[in-house]
Amino acid sequence: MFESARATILHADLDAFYASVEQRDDPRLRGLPVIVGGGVVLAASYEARAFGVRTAMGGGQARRLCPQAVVVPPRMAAYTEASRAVFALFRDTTPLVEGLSIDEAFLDVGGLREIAGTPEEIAVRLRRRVREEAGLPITVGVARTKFLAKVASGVGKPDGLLVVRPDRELEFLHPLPVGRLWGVGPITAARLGGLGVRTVGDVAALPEPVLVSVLGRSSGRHLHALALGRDPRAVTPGVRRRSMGAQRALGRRPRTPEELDVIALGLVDRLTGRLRKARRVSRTVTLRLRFADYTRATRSRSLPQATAETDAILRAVRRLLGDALPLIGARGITLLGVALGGLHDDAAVQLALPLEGEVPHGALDPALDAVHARFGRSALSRAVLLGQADAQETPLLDEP
DNA sequence: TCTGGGGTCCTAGGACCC
DNA sequence: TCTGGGGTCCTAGGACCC
Repeated sequence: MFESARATILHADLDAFYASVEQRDDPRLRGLPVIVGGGVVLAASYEARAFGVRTAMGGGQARRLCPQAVVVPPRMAAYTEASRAVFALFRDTTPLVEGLSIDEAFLDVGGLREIAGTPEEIAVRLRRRVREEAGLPITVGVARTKFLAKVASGVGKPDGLLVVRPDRELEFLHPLPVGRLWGVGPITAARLGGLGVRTVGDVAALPEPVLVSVLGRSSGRHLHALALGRDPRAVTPGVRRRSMGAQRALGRRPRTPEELDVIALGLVDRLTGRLRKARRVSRTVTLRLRFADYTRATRSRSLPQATAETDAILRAVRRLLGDALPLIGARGITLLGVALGGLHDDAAVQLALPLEGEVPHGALDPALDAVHARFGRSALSRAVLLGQADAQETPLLDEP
């Protein structure tokens, strides 16, 4: 892997994405401070950010900072659709698109100079198209490496374009605060602060072994390389997802084991549905807990065989949950989550698909009536059925 | 009205195998 | 009787990102 001497990597990052979609779809919101999400801020328009409102901030604090903000509930389907439209524009620009999240991606435009112009010209056109065709503001950073392109878009926000010339990289990078380095959060920044390190330049001046001793082998080396502008990673399209999770915040009131079981069941049903839709199977099941004091714990187990069957995964989750009940009883619980790791493709997944939607409603365990009263009989019914049934009673779901 | 929901990667100890 | 090292998997925790 060699590093190109030219700045050919674009990092394209939509600005205040959810809030921008809301302002696009409701003209009355344009120019106003907009907050998406109620309990917690999922996104804040730049007008709201001017008052100090930030993503992940509690709703109460956000409203105190900006009482005049318009708070709108999230519309995930609209954001997914907007993302799809923007990614189509990315792929129309170059086939080398690596998505990082719903609202950002790397684009390698190195091979397009002859047909599409310089990376800067391509970036100008891309920003115009996203504005005109998707109706959304986007910032693009252009640089020789992924890392520098990402930093450039961060510095260029909002609604900007920033090109880092290869001969000016360190000049651009070194004055920035360490927190701008990808992977340096509050904890690492504080650790580095203890060494007197404040800027990226300070990191670059530190001998690598010192960094390794403070941050560990991998992070230390990685950070040291980044601070010197070294980042050989290529833009890689088609990276597969490695885990899938679902979780639910529970508030502070106490929960009975029965309530937790119902919640776990809903999470597992949602997840295994997504898993089967993606034609993947999972082998490692993780239960995520957050206690009343907001500390966290995880409990996991690996199955003998990867599966997408609601039945098998629910059994594993129930065992983990059962084992964790004493801990939950002692500390209280404010979040329950399930994550599925060890993902693989699997054709055998389709064996379970014919069961979709075929839920006989008779002969359900009467204890489940409460579940149905609360959550309805649609998707959950199937999970309940499978979860309650023993393996020998559901031969269709056994190992192929 | 403090604290959502979805992810990634790394570390470290112990089990287990060769 | 004493004494290895390497590799992989599993589990738990932690930091970070959007």
